[in-house]
Amino acid sequence: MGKTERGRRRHKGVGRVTLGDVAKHAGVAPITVSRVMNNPDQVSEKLRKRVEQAVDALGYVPNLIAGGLASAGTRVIPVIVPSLSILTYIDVIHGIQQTLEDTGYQLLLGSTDFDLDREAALIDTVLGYSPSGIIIAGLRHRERAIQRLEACQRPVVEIMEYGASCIDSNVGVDNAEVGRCMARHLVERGYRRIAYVGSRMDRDYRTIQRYEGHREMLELAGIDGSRLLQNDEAASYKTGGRLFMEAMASYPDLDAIHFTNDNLAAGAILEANRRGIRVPDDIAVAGYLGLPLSECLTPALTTVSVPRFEMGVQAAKFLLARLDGEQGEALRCDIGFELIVRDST
Amino acid sequence: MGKTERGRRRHKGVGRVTLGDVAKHAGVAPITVSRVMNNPDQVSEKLRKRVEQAVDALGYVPNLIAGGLASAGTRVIPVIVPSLSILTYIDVIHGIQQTLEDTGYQLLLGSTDFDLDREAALIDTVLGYSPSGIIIAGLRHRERAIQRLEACQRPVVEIMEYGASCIDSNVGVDNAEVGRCMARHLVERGYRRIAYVGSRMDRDYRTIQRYEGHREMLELAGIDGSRLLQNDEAASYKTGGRLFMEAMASYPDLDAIHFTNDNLAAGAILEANRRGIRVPDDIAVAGYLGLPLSECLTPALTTVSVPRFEMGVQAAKFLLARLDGEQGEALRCDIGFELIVRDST
DNA sequence: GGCATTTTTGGTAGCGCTACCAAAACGATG
DNA sequence: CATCGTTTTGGTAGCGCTACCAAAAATGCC
Repeated sequence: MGKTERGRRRHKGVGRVTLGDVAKHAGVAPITVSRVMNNPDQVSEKLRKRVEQAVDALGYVPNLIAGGLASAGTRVIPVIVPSLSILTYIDVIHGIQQTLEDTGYQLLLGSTDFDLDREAALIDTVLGYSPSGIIIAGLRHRERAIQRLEACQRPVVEIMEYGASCIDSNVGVDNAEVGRCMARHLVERGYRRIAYVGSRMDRDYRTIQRYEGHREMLELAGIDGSRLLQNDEAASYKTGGRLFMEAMASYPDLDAIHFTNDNLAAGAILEANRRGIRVPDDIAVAGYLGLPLSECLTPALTTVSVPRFEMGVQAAKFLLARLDGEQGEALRCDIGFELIVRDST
Repeated sequence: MGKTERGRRRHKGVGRVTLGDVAKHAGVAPITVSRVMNNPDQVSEKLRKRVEQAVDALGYVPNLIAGGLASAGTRVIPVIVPSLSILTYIDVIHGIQQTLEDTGYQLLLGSTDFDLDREAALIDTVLGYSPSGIIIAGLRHRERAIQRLEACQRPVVEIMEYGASCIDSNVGVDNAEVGRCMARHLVERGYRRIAYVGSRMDRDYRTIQRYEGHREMLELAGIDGSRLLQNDEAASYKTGGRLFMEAMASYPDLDAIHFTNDNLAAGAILEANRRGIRVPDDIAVAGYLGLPLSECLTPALTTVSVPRFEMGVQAAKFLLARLDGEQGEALRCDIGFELIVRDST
């Protein structure tokens, strides 16, 4: 065997095909290959063809890490949400993913468990990946996190919640308005003894915003808006069923329950089915989200539907617009919601 | 003002604090700072303290991209699944995320829509991020994809499906056995005219595996196992309801329906509730997955429960074991399943 | 105390790619 | 055909970090 070059290949150099290999094979400079990969129209047709052939022949796959280090971003979009066990966020992520999937951007997933300190730490970490942009749930963040996000000079889209001020762009719903809307509906339907049921309200301030809207509307109508039940568990069907029974025990005269999401509300209806409690005759039930299950229940659930998937799509579009060079003031979008009145109220 | 160094800072150098800045501030060599960040116990206490102070003082956040380029991996774990709208995968991802979250690894999300070519392309892309390892759904891949995964010399965990041969490690369930198990239960319960209902069976071969197990078991018992209904939509409650009615129309003498997942089965029960069809007296319904909803229905759904979250946890553990230097043959785990008999059969 | 051994620290080079500028090739114009 | 402007191509340096080796300091042992 021939004496192999000694001393070369010091690092790993695992034998992966590099841009330089392609360049050599095509008989051009590395930078030309780079151009073919990233800005094909800057290269003459002849050379482009030649390079593309070399790429195919060698099975070259660009090292995005090296590219990311040399240039600006890595075509990674971190998405930071409170939880991956809550369907809402999953739907939004799905919308983002679907919109980004053919643009060459990849989602980096992070969850904070509703903890703003954890969120700040996570932001630091993901900024270490030189992301092209970032999507993050909520408008409230630690001061440090906001500074870092502003300093990184990259598009930032804040989602879920629509509000007056944002770091860069914002897509979401007005939670207080959602609470008001459903409360108004219940009042108009003639219900007077209404409780609000939430979960994890200590941490999830968007639930609090909805509750406050609800309360405000009831008090405007001269009704006691302070009837509140909450617990600290995840919003499962089971929890919904239990909270339903607890609410009726706590306030025996109740004629309606406004749940902070459809999971709990559906759990309540399923529990009512099991126990033979009649909804809405014995007690009305309302939810929030517009989950697919809501319309399949008996009785079908009155709910406020939020276009979660579309919210993700819009967030991704804002991000792409910024990445596409769109400058100027904040891109903002109130994605809206729809009151869907069904048989449960 | 002093004349600023001309010619320096050619690239962006956005002013981010670098490892070199920290080194200067602490009066040590850059490599020492690197060690403090990555292998603290290789550095004396004195210097370590000094460096840590400098890190805090300057607010240094490591550039993982640069680190990834210089060394092996980027502490990114791509997770490639068929779909983000299917709860099963979400639960698994959640398990992975939870297990990895405090280890400094970040999830990179990719979905293939059950398309193996798309999967192969996605694998190429994510390998461009020099990931530390990779988690991917399924044991069947394009030849090219398998080659790339083997060539990348990184831990690969194949999930969802448990089988004889895998690239590196494997955590999953035996789908055919699941199909057999539920079919056996139905036969033992005395049902004889049984249909199987699936969706997207053209693409989701794991559903086919369950169906084949089901069919095999029925035919072993001398029962016609070929009664099959399928469609191409996503497995929603609505679809389940519709398929339920279609199945009863196609095979009017049916006494049981074996659905390929709980979404469809739940949709069937909800539809039955709406129409006053009695389950299981008029017709029995069985599912697969063990979704939380299954036990809240009336009647509660008989299902095969799969520890999805735990599957994710186990996959992440295998990955961490490999990353921790564990060598040797394939790490394999049949995560198992549990037949949960409830009122619907 | 002298020597070998271990631990701690630092210098140099390079991971694979792209920004920046300069050179070359090409076209158009009078 | 010379001049100018435009497009296409290439050379050089460097993104921020870590691998590798070597030097320095600390430790152990006879």
